[in-house]
Amino acid sequence: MFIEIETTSDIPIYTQLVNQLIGLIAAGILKPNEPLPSVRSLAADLGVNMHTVNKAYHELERKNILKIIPKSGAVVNDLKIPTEQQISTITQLLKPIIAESIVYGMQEEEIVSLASLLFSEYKEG
Amino acid sequence: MFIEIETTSDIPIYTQLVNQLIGLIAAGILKPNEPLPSVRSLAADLGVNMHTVNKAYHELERKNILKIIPKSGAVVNDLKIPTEQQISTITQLLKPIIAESIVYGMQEEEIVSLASLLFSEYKEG
Amino acid sequence: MFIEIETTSDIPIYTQLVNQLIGLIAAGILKPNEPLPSVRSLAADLGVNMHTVNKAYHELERKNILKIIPKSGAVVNDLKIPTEQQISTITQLLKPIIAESIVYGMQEEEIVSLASLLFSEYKEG
Amino acid sequence: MFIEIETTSDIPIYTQLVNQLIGLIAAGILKPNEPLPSVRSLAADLGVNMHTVNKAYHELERKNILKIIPKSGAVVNDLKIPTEQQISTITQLLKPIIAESIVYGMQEEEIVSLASLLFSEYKEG
DNA sequence: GTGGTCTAGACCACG
DNA sequence: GTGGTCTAGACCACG
Repeated sequence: MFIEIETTSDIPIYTQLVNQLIGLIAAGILKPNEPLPSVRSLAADLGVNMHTVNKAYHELERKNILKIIPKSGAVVNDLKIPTEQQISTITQLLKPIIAESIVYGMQEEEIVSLASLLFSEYKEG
Repeated sequence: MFIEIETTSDIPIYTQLVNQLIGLIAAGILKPNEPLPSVRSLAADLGVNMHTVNKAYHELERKNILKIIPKSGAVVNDLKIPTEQQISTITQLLKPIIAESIVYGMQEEEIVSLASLLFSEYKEG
Repeated sequence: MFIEIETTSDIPIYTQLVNQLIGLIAAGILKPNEPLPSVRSLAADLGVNMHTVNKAYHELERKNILKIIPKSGAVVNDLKIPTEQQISTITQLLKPIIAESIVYGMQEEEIVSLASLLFSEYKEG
Repeated sequence: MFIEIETTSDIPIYTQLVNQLIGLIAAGILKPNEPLPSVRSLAADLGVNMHTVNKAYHELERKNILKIIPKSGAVVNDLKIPTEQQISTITQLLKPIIAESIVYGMQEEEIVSLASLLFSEYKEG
């Protein structure tokens, strides 16, 4: 698992974990139906508390990205078509960043290229 | 000032303020070189703590979006070309959202259109 | 036996088994004095651990719904009139659900109709 | 707050708390828009850990029964009309209990009266 | 062996 | 002062 936690960051560890796990799934390194490491083993690997990993897993379950199977583990869900709610979530997250890019003087072309580039980077490797 | 604060939201008030001020600047409602309302008056308007508005202004200064002139007030900076650092900031903010959209099954076309749409809404609306 | 176990559910398998067996008895599919399948065969059928089926059977015996005859098997009891204790059990189970329905804004008419509907579905279908 | 926790029960403390708080709301003792005690004060009152109360509050928020306002407290939501999902939740909870009552030999009339009685007890005090 | 629950205690961000 | 986050450590239910 290529996960790196910055304990000095002011982003909560469980949020860092959520983001990095999403990144690994987006990059295809963690595949649908593939089991994630147990909360205990991942916590030991990363040197963080079991509860912190557990919170990240539950956050990902809430986002419908994985399914926690009690006493067994967690597996990545196979999502094919985004739901209305998921598109709305992405829109709400995107809004303030687009605004910020405009304020910085970026052009539509630039922000669109950037989004496109990042998309390809995940998809292709 | 068309700012609405949701005191019950779990997004900190100062973050809401930062985002809404960025939105107003992106939409051209607050223009470069235009002075912002004083910390005191904006706080009174919104019914929030003075320190909260102050924190938002300093956050915007840190982002180089406005300039705080002690004893005088704050003015919107005139940003024409994004700096390396600002592009890097936007990239870092965009990354986890693009990843999340991929995990939800969104296509490149969809995410690019969404970014483009949001960009236009600010610029034209 | 029309029993379906969801191994990914967060309801324990033995609880699912208890509920489904109660459902089959309520629907008249399993009849009084009729022997249940052996722990071993049911476990094999469902692909679950023998101990899990055993635990479910003992839970049903504790509820006085079936009788386990050691070395022989389990048979459905013929219950005609509910005991005080059974009515008390049902009351205790019902209480928090009625409370939750009230909190959700349901009317007495609605909850009573729902109970009545579910009753008929078991009895007639 | 008339809440009693049984530490010896095998029902998790946070579940007991959830049920009792729902009961207090159903009975109108806790009213819509009324603030609940802080997690710390309620935990101290009941002699349980802060995190346990916190978990109960979050569970009630998930059920849309209250709203947690970070740094401020929690307030009871004002629910007027049950959503589809809430009716479905109640139905799923009711099902196995209705089945169990049938197995015990209860008649439709009895179970309906019981539901009606419990409803009235909450509503009228 | 796994996740679930709970405790005790700590520091922090927000306002 | 509040909830949010995190840790360290414990016992338990399930299977």
